[in-house]
Amino acid sequence: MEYTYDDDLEELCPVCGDKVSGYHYGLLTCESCKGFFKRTVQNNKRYTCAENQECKIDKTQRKRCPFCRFQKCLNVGMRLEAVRADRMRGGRNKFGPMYKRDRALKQQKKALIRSNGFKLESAAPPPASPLQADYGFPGSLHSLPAISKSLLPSTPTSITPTDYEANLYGPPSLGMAMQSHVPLAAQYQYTSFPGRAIKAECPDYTSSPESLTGYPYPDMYPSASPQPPSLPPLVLELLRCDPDELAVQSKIVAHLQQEQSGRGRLDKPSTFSLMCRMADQTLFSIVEWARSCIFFKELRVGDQMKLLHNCWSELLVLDHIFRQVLHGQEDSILLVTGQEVELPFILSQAEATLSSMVQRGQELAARLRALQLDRREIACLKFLFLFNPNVKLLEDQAFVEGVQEQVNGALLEYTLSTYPQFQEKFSQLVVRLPELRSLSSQAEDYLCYMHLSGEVPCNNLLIEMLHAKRACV
DNA sequence: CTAGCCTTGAGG
DNA sequence: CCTCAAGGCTAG
Repeated sequence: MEYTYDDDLEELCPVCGDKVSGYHYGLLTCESCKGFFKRTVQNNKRYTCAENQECKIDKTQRKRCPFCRFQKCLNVGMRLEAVRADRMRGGRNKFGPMYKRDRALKQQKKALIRSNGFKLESAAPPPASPLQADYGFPGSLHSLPAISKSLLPSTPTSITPTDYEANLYGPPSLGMAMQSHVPLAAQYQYTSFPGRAIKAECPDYTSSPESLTGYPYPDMYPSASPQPPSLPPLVLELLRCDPDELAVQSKIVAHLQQEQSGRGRLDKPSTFSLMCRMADQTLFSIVEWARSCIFFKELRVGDQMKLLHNCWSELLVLDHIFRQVLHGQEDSILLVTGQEVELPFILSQAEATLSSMVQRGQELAARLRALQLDRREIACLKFLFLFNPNVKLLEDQAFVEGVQEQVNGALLEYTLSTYPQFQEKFSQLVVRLPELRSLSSQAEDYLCYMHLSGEVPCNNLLIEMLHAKRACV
């Protein structure tokens, strides 16, 4: 008579396997990992791994590599937003109801197991943590007021951007951005918790793909391999280039807030112009991303600019679409600022062309979501757009073609090995790309049109890109 | 730094 | 009231 601990799995901390002491920062964890996570986030700790960033974390070794421990915390779904920026004690937070639901779910499952006498072979049941699957993306976002009420309400996440010098450096320009002796990352620093600066280059937070919805491998925790071992290294490398979403988000929010405060309260920009500013800042972060990317940074500046001029709108649309894919809500849109806007509201505000583009975007996002697009694939797609072999007059055409080819291969290999039950994933993914291209070119046309009618705020990177590509004015 | 134990306090 | 997750404290 072997003990079948009915709830044994649930009693173990998903990070280290120690005994669970309750819900902490989004899921059931042990006391020590709770403390560790809190210290790390509160004090904005940055760790480095002495090995390959794949240290096993268990009860006895958890102290050995804080980097991998924190990584695992994020991987299993511990939530940065649950650490309070204001350090307020006691009370409840917005996760309360989810904890409750999670408990109910576990009870149900247990009851089911008891009545069946056996564990149903888990075909469909919730992965590692039902909580994760449930709210997919920061829950805090849902409670945000629609953008119409107050433009740019306070930062949704616990991060409170403070000093922010970017605006002191004149209007942006791709040329400046590309050639500047001051690296962009240095210009655009922000502080997360008072007194600590984060470098944008260091994407250790949230860069893990499993932390969001749609990851089909539950990755059952007890010291199994946290990552499927045989991933194409290139895919991991590309993923590593991805910036920290929260960093980008708070940077953009801070920028927009400052821009707004510089204009006085009464001078409310139109929603459209706000969107342009948002897109402009997003574009900035995209350029920054590209500049620090593997392969891209090897290129001469001239080639870099040609590639970016070619694909900026695609990358912008991609960025938007991916956010919606991960956001997982069909009837609302998640902005780069973390704000959530109801779709009906947008459709009622925007005129026909814009509305139809928004809808096209939603449809495309839905299709990609149905494919269970994951973060690694997203990272690859960005490169496929960036390294477009059709761009002419490059100094190093062969290199660009080579990268395109390599990334393509890596993506194919990745989808085949990670989703063996879904052999067509790669091709299904690829057939969606023309739609994306077409959407981005429609967006460009629209922007150009709006610009000609004087609706787009001037002096921004967005317009500069527009000009560079088509000399439309 | 770590991790066990303590104090808080909104929501039920 | 009680609960229980958040933050705080402090030996080791």
